[in-house]
Amino acid sequence: MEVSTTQHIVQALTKAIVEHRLAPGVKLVEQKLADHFGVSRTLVRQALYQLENQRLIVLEPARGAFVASPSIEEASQVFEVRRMLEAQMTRHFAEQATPAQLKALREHVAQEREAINKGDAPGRIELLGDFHVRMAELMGNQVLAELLSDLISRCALITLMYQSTDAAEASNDDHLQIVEALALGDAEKSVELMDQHLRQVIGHLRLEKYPAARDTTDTLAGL
Amino acid sequence: MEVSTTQHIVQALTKAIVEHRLAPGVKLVEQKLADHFGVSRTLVRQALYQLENQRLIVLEPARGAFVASPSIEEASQVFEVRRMLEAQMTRHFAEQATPAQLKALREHVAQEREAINKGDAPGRIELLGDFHVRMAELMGNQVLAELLSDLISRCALITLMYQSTDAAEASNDDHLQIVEALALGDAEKSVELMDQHLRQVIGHLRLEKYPAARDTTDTLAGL
DNA sequence: GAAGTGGAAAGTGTATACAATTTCCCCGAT
DNA sequence: ATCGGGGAAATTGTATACACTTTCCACTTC
Repeated sequence: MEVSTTQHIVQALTKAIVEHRLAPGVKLVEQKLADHFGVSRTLVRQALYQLENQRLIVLEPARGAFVASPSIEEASQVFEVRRMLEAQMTRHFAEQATPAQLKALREHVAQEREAINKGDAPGRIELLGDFHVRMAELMGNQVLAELLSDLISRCALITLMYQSTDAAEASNDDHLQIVEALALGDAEKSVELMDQHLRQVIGHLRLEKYPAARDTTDTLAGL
Repeated sequence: MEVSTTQHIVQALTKAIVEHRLAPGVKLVEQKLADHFGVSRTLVRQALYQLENQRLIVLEPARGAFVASPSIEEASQVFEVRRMLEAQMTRHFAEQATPAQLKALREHVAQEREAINKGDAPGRIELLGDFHVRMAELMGNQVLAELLSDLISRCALITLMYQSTDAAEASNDDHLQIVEALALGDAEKSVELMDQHLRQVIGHLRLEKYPAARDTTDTLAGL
């Protein structure tokens, strides 16, 4: 599974941003990243361009790259899109769910539970997002899965700065309920639960302004 | 509206691919593109990376960039996602449409009509796709609009090679009917019409294999 | 002391150089 | 005639060089 160097940088930075080790607003200096990854600026720049496309950073011309700090407005729109997408996805899933698919989802929810109990914050974050991607994959729609994965990364940028263990437990609980409704083949209830779940996450968004960005030097060490 | 050089290249190539002046499978040689745009390979490469993210081209390591030729399977998935998204979008739109929004949509449909009558194929292609993006924008959801724009570009890659004037007329007609249903505030009918519209476009997909790629040299002249 | 100014330092934007890989064609062997 | 091998040409991958812009700070001026 050897991936290109650029891809490796994109992944490392994505992970750091989504897990909030790189805070919104932080400036990413090309040369520092290049030194850290042991490559030239060329590769770093390629990676930064990709990250901008995924809306995880913004590139200001001649000024550099900054970790995105999406407005609450934008976050709402992202969640709105997710609701549209996932309502329909859930309906389809309920209508054609096989035992194997349900088993896979149940196992995923169990993994979430485990990560939460262990206090494994990064793992929990990833798994809670992946639940939704997993559904798409199980339906056999890879395009949907990739799209959701992108949207969820963007959501993570906003939500995770406020997501407590409590919120994680609530999400895990929601997922469990959704799977049970799916298992009963109750499409309407499944859709309703999914919609509630997403609206609840939006509801938890705080309107506070994020504190000013720190320097990046120390944070880079942990990549 | 001066955009960066890289952006300019991306846009030119996107347009060429979506309008099918660059056929699926064609190899894009970096130096040729660089010469054509009068820049160095550096900028071309940045543009190519972006286009790969949008799934308009495929980058094969050490082999180069090729205009994407999505499988029918992938095309179906893209349309499936559009159906999910646009069903909900249409519903929301119907529930809160203002006279100004309806006026804007009607005008758009009229523009489509005009392009079709004039036999303006590129314009027609762009406008028919933009109808959907326009709806998202009018709803005030920029995130949704951008996402749809991307999805529609991908669709274009598949559908346009087969889309005749007849098909364009049918689409224009569908759009007209959708707007009228929206104007009546009939959400269910609007959604149903939109869904039919998208399923119809999928239905027109041919399963033929696309003919082998030609050389790119001549095509480049028209960018 | 605050505000403005010059200029060095830092950082980004683009081009070019060079290494590594693939592609293509010629030629000989079977 | 076809298949394979080898090496030159073409192309991609990465690093580096240099121009241009922004940032920052010391210094002057009011």
